[in-house]
Amino acid sequence: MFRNYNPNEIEPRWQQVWEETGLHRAVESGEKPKFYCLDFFPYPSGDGLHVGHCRNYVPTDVISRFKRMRGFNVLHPMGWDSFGEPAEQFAIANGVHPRLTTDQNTANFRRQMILIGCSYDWSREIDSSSPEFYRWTQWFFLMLYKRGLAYHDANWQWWCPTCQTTLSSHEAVGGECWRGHTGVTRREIPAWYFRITAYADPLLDGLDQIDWPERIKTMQRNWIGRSEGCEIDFRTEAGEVVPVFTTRPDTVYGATFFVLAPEHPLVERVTSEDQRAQVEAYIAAAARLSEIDRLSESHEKTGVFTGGFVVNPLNGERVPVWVADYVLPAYGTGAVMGVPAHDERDFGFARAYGLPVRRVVAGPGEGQQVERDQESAVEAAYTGEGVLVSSGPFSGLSSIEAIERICDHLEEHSLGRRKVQYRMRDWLISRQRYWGTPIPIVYCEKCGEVPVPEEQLPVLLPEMADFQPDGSGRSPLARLAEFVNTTCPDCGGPARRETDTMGGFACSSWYFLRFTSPHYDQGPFEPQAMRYWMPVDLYVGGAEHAVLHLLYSRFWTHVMADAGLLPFREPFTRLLNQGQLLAPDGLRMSKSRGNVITPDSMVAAYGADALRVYELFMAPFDQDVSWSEEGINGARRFLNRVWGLYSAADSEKATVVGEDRDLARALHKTIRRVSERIEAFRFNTVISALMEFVNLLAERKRSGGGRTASFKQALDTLPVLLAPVAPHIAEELWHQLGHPGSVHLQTWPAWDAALAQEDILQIAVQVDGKVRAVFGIDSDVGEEQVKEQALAHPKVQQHLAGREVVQAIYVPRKVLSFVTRQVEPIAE
RNA sequence: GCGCUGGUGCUGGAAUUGGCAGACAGGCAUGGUUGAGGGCCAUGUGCCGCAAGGCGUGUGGGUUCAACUCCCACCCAGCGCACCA
Repeated sequence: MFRNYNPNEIEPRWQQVWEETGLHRAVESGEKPKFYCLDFFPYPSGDGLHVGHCRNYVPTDVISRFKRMRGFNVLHPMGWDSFGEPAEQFAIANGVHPRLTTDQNTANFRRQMILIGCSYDWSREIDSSSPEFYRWTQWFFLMLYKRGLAYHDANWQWWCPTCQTTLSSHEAVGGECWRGHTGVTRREIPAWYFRITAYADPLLDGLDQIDWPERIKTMQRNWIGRSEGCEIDFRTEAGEVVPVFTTRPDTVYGATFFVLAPEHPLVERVTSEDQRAQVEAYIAAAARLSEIDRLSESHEKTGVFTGGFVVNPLNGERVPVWVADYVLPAYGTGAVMGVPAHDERDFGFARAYGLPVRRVVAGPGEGQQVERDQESAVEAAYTGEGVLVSSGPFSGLSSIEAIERICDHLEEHSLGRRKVQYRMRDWLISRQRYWGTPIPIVYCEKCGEVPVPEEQLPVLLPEMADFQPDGSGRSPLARLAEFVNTTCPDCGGPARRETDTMGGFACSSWYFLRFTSPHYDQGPFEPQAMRYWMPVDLYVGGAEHAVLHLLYSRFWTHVMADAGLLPFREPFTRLLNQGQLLAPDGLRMSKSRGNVITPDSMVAAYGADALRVYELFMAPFDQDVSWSEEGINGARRFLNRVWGLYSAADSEKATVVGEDRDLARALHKTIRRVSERIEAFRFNTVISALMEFVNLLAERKRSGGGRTASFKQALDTLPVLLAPVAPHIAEELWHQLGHPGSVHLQTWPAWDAALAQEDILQIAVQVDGKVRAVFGIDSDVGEEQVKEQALAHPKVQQHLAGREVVQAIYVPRKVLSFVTRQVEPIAE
């Protein structure tokens, strides 16, 4: 009856049974508490899954299976992020339509996920490039549009020449696009934006309410980049107002110059005739520098005096106006007051051009000395807070007080106003590409920009044989007259469709809602189902989406909450990032590098359960690790050993005789450890706990101890404990033991704390901090007896020779520590 | 430069959160089984030492009866931020 362990026979058999019996179907009913466990839905690449993906999908599968056995109603779905540039690029490279490649790739992904035993509810599979899905992406676009959160604007955009499309500022960082192409430039193209900046504060505040890695929260906070301060209106001599933004109005009396970004419109007007040639040359040079070069040059500051002056509204001083590219045109007002004594950048600039440095804030313990040192050399900018000096009526105030009083003063005299600045920009959603969700807008000659009415959705993405971008900066859809030409939904007159599509991040901003009712056709989701499952209880994926997807989806959720569609504002209650699994060469796996290890080859050689066990065991969940095939054999050996425990030798003929107290204790200890450690995402130690237990069982069996009731009990429980991590072998053993039903429908075992308790304790005896002896005692033995036994121990006596015990510290059940001193030789 | 996170045998890692460092694996070594290979089984495996014993968790200090764990300084690695006024 018990053959050799053959995972390649067992695994597909059970996978089929599970699918046929609908074991993983999630139904929103019953008294069980719900648990929505979500993986970042993948882009179904042509490379297929590699073992690195399993590092994400295996742990969430363990959690899902465990939670089901723990009595939760679990939703564990999977779908495809199949719209967007990667899919289109792949199709182009293969000379095939992306619909075809997407369908092939998703079929392959699904096959591989089943192969490794993932318990997804495939009846809820979604595909973001299907009309049933993108219809509702368009619906959300219209919702944003109607709420004034989607707008069309012609502006300088980030442009990736490789992708042939505009990018959001979030996607173009450091001269590279998010797909890793270099050479990102600026191009003036009209495009659609989402007004994410309107949600800066709610998005910031929401972070305090969610259980996410602090690292990710910090990245989002940095990205939003909120700073509080005020605008101060400087004036040109011609009387023109030039506001500057500052977070340090307390340093305004220290302004000794004024700087405009080269792009600032005032440069033209403020520049004097004798300086004009120099200024224009500087601006031209700055324009030649790409934004990237400008930002990477974080050391040397350059600039030119314009010959013009502005007046500081607080002290009436006339300060020189410079142009310098360290001032960014897009942040604040594109102009700053130069306070070299209290700002490092201004200090560097003043140093380079010999501008005066005037201290107006005294640090702790400085006081009068600062006033005396006023014109002497200052070594560095003092950027801390302190007490104001040489600041007119505000002298003597602390920085904190001064900031308030100066802001009050500015507002009372209309010289400025309190202001909050954000670094985050609006989200550019337009892509001049074919493979994406068409933007549901038409342009009517009479009515202008008109949203497509909801009942006309979806605006179908038309079939197109030649969908390659042509370098015109317009979407390939613009070449398709039958798509472009339409009628105005308002007046019925001739109109043209918007030909841009939405970037893929639109799809991923709401897909998690669709899983709650993937076939619903009256709206993006069925409200009852949404209320039942949402928010997502556990969301697991790589840390690379820290700001893009994870910020956008929060934004959409906040908007939907404001629109009354959702009863919560944060979509993902808890987020975890798994560690990366790198190739054996330490690099990321990719087909182009030729270092991909597929689950297919590993399953063929070792079985899916061994692959799962190994991936869980190789390193802590959140730690990066390089793949090595050396250890996977250990996982397989472990499963062989498990299998061997059930082999006919004694289990069949065994008559049950007696108890095995140690074994029973080990069983309960193992139940406790496995339960607590799965809950804590410490899967590597879940596996080691199971290994220890199996080793003990194997030892018992070998030494003839396999016929006790305790051993029987252990064999009955082991498949249940293995079910989350090694679901196939667990199911097979469960059935071979003759139990009815699936092991995955069993209730997770409880541990008996009393049974798990040791009754012989190992006490370590220390003499002057060093362990000198270890002995076992009954758990009910008291301190005095432990001491007595310790003092009688030869090793302890040896180290106590010639010394006297000054102090004895007893930590119950653990340690007895003697502190000694040298016995004084008896003086004559 | 600033901010996280980490640094433990040959390797991956463990340590009930201040209480026997190296669990559990991989690798290696020796022996057994086998026609051979693989596989499997047994034993050993932190360093020095014949031993008694000593040393040992990136480095240096500190707190404590007791430190991988807490505190201070520093070194290294990875990630994030980096002219945001």
